Amino acid sequence: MSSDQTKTAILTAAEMLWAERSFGEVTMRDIVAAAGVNLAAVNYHFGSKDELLADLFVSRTTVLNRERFAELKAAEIEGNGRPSVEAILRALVSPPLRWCLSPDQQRSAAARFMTRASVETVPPIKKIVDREFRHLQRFATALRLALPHRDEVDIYWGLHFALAMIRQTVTDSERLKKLSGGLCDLNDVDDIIRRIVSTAHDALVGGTGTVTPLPARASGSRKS
Amino acid sequence: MSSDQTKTAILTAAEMLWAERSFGEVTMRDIVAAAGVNLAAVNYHFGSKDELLADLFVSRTTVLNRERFAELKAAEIEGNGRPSVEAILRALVSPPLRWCLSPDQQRSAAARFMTRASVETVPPIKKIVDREFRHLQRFATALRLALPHRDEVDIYWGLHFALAMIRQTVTDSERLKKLSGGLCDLNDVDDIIRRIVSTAHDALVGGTGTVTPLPARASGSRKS
DNA sequence: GTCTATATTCGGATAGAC
DNA sequence: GTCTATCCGAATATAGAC
Repeated sequence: MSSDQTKTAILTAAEMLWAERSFGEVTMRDIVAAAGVNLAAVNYHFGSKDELLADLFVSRTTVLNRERFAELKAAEIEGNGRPSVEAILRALVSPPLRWCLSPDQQRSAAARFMTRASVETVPPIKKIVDREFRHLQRFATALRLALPHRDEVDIYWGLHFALAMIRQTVTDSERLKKLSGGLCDLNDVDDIIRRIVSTAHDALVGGTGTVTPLPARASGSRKS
Repeated sequence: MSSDQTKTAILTAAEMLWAERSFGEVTMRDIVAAAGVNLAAVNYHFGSKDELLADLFVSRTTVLNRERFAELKAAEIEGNGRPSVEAILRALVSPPLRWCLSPDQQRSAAARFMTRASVETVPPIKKIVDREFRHLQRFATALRLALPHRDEVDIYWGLHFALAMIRQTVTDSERLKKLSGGLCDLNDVDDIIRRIVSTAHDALVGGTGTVTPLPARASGSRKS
């Protein structure tokens, strides 16, 4: 097995395990067993368990942020430099939700891993939040430009709530499914994105509901 | 030191530590050092680290749920058995937020501890979610009765989003404060509760904004 | 570069004195 | 009931053979 293959196998295995359990609960032995490599390989390739986590987190957030940013750019171009609030929110919300609900297990695990890791209090993560910070500020700026008459405070709260709904949906969809007795369809990505975007939009513009409102008696599922 | 004092000291110390760091990161040695008791005391009084966590979690959620339930009851009485959606949401949202932002450090820690613990994958917690489950179903039922013409699916999604905003605000208020450059005032409890209730309300009724909408240019802080 | 075997640290639990 | 001292297992990290 080549060096790259080994590294990838470790990253992939770690991601899958950390998507379901917390940092401390997943041991390096769990990881190497799942990756089919030797215990020493982790320290050889990454230095330590902490650094493996940091590397993986940076790797995944970089890709996710690029995707979000590309959608934001596209919205700006389409809106001739004045993207709608809805388009900005979509750029923020869609990528993590599409990842999370992707049929590709790896992509799905990546989304859950990131939200889990972002609340981890382990040292290496703390250093990375700055990167995430600047990323979110871009969205805050875009929203301020789209809502020039709105109080900045409301903008930040709206962003905060949007992130809250993303996180809860990515990490705790199981509870919603059980609570609703299976009524809420967690497979209909478009419906979920629409709900989050719509709610965040209402929070931002003050509940006037100018964005496509939810149908009064929409069925929980449209696809599948 | 009496038996009760020792138990309380352990619970209090554990709660403060688990409010900031995850289960695995806080060791029993950390806890007994903070509590000023001996290492063996934890096993003597609680049996194990896992059971300490479970006991603490049950203890705190019991009190919180009672508070939520009392507010719900009060809303039902005031509304002659037909509480408004806003009143129901307030009963759900207010208690954890008031705890979290209380000047009492212990109350504040309790709120953060609960939200942290509820996503912990450690065995003993899993057994307790059923209790939380029934508790949430009461609120779902109340909302269904208050919105008889609304699709049940929408109700559950609204509840889901309300819980998401509560959690994010309790655990990640620091990021919002930094992101907003200190603009968002995390000390004005009433303002925060109103924002969450209002947004959740919009999600539930479809963004018609019948609940006291946020003032267009509200200052971030009203108190302090 | 990879792997086996091992060193070392650390944390949860317990035995037994007081 | 409380505390000291200790055991034991587990987990990270590393040394050194291949």
